[in-house]
Amino acid sequence: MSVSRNAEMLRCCVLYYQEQLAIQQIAERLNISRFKVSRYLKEAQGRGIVEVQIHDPNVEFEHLALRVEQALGLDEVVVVPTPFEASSESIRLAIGRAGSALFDDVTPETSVSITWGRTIAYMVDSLPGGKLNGHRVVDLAGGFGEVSSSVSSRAVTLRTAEKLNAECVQVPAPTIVGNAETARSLLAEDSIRRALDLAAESQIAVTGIGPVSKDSLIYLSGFMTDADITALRKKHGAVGSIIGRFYDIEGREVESEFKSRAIALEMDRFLSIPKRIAFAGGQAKLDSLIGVARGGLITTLVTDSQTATALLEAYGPATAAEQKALT
Amino acid sequence: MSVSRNAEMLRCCVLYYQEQLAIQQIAERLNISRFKVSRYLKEAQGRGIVEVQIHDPNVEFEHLALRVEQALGLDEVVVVPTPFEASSESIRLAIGRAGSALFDDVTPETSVSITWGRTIAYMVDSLPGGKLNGHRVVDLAGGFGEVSSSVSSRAVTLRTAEKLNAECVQVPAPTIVGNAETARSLLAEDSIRRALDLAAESQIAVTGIGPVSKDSLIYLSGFMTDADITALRKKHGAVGSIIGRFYDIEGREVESEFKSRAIALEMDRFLSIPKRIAFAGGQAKLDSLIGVARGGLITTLVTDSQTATALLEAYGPATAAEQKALT
DNA sequence: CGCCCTCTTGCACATATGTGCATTGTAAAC
DNA sequence: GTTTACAATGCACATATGTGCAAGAGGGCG
Repeated sequence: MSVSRNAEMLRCCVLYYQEQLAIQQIAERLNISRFKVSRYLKEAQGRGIVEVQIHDPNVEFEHLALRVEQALGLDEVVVVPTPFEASSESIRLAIGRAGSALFDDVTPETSVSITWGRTIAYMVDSLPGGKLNGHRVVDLAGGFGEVSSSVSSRAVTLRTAEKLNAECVQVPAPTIVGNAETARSLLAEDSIRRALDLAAESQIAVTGIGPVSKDSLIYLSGFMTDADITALRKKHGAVGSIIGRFYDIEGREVESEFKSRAIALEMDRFLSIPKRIAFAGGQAKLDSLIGVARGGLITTLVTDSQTATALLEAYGPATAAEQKALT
Repeated sequence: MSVSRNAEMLRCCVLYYQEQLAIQQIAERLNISRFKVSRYLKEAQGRGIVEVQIHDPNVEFEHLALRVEQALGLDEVVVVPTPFEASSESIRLAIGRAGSALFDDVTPETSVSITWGRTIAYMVDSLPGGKLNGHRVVDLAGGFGEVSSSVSSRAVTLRTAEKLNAECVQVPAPTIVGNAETARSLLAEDSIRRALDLAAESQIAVTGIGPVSKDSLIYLSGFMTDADITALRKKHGAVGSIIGRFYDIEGREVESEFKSRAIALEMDRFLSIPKRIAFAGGQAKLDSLIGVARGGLITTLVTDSQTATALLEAYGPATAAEQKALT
């Protein structure tokens, strides 16, 4: 009996998975009830007797994406292959290109908010022209002195609006101003307040993640000094910036002077935007990414495989233990 | 769009086959309709993107069995591993042992008809005692002078009846008698006629397949001479024997003198038994097996992997062509 | 031999999945 | 720019599959 039981199960597996027969047909063929077949198949799965292989070079990236989703608790993660020549620039390009897929569900009612950034600039470039239709594209924060015209706030927002065939609303101010006083008065400006209100009402936020280093656009555009960087890191524990605001490893906005000098959507209002997509990759941004994830600052992440792997290692242990507990 | 299409399909595959999510759950997670997921999965299957592997040392035998079923048009085929020391005797033993599984559906209403044979003797030995319950066990043909008492008709039928806890009905005559005259009078005997009538009414027939050679029990027990073998093969094209009757490569009973000298169930009545199981293996019986298959003489076959492979090669070409046509 | 326990089985029902068809979207051809 | 053909989509319905439960079969143990 126990001999034939295995054979029967095996036969069910072969007929089901390799001959593609329906469970009912298998039951008729083997003269057993369909319940039995169903239970055999379930048991075979549970015992790991059947294994499904997916033949596609990109499975590994989907796997990574899935694991990052679970580990960081994100709604959606897209992982692109890290380019062979893994320079910061090529990674930005690769990540940016993958972004267009995230715009599939943009409708003429959709309002998109956005910030400047090098990765974002690539993303906008790769958006198809004339296919998408959105309602409005609006800045999440002010701009900055021209580091490179193509990545400036003005250019990115404008070009996105063009590609989405949508209204363009900009925040006519720098991201960071000299002192809190100036910031207050600018934020009182109708044009700025209205723009930020519109940003707060958007359904999709698109942004990059900045490191707290000399490689950040905030530094490169002269909004902060070397001393600021040191202070932010050492004194405030800042690990990254998003929409011009700095946060620590737990994703809490740090209480530095920069908080009051920023012309950008307030963090709480930013967090009320239902879909917040970050485009970011590269080893330098690991801590920045862990922070946004821990703090729930974003819902969606587009990154590269190397970064994804590193993230899992840095963030994974807890999850690995959890998974063990589940088994 | 086409980029994201592949990614989406891939994601569906991973979620379905590796994360074991239901199609509906996948649909919700990816914000697409369940129909789309369903169709993606179907397409992936069709394109051969997913492949299922079954981890079990015996899959290959199930595969063989399946292919032999299709190639020879049998209802059910059981293939056992050819023993490492592939002597005729060890093959018979292996095949015989596998037979017990075929008796699962024997009920107290089941009447089983049976013939002698070395493989059958092993099969009977391996039947469990005290578990099965049948109604009647009856000879399909007469017996023979004692080649070996354990495989004699009398012993096999009797022991099977014991194991099945069933009534035992034998045909009190030799399988082959000296001339047609004797056969006619024996067949007119009440005891013999009644036994054969009961055999004709059985639901399951269990038999071996004999080659037309000096290795056949019919020869070994002295029912035929070397000259008979030659005549049967050359003149009549006989390739094997079943229930004491010879048939050619198309499975047609040959019109030799042996036909009128046999004390056995007539071929047409034999063919009316719904389930006809043959136990046979070994290279020597290849032609015999092809004959029974072509003629539809049996519905079920128990054999060993080496023989099964050889059968597919000998019988397969036509089927391979058919399969090509289907593709 | 009877009892109890466990594992298996089949059924009724709840759920999940597949499929033809009408509709919409899309891209090539004119 | 219009037309046409074709593929993609969603829906209603048919079908297939999963699951809790109660009945039954087997298998030790007293």
